[in-house]
Amino acid sequence: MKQLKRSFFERSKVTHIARELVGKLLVTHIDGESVTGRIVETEAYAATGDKACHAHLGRFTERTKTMYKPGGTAYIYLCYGIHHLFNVVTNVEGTPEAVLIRAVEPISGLETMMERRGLEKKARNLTAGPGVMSQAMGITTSLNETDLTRTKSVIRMYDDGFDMVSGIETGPRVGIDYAGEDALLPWRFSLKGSKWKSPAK
DNA sequence: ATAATGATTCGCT
DNA sequence: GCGAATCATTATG
Repeated sequence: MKQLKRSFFERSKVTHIARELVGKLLVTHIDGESVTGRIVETEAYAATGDKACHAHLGRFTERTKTMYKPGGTAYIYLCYGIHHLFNVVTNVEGTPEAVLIRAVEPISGLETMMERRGLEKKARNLTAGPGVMSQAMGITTSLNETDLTRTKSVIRMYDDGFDMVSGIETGPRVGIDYAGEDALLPWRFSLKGSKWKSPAK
């Protein structure tokens, strides 16, 4: 079980990183609770040639400045006034690219997840979807700019050698109709056959 | 200063 | 399937 290093995130192909993150482990240590999930769905957002990216064409604002940080930094922001969306910055400092984590499969800390989500049972909507996944893992915007590569970080990613025998599926990204033709790019990656993917089509 | 809008979810029909 | 909830961010649409 190896923690993902800076060199993994600082590579230039955000789509490759998004694909490789499927099957990796996401671990949080928040409020004294440890929670683990296996990533089953991601989306890539690229610096150039991608209208769906918050920082496309070099847009630099209070919110998007986090995407210009070095690869391995957490980019967390509030969407629709309610949902905390968790991304990992990729590429080197100054190049705003990121991977949105859309869904994970619960591995450990199930009781904590259900308590945070206010659910009685282990249901699909425990962690399937970018907003609910963040809630189950305890991720909020206060953790924006967390360095995921530090060994004692409250959010970390690990490679446990999981063999993706079932393969990776690709498809268009969700909820970005405003991006025109870029909304059609097959930059969404998910674990084929997983029951824990987000319900969005 | 202010109005529009969104990388969503949930409950109701 | 449809629409409300709800607010930080963004541009002044």
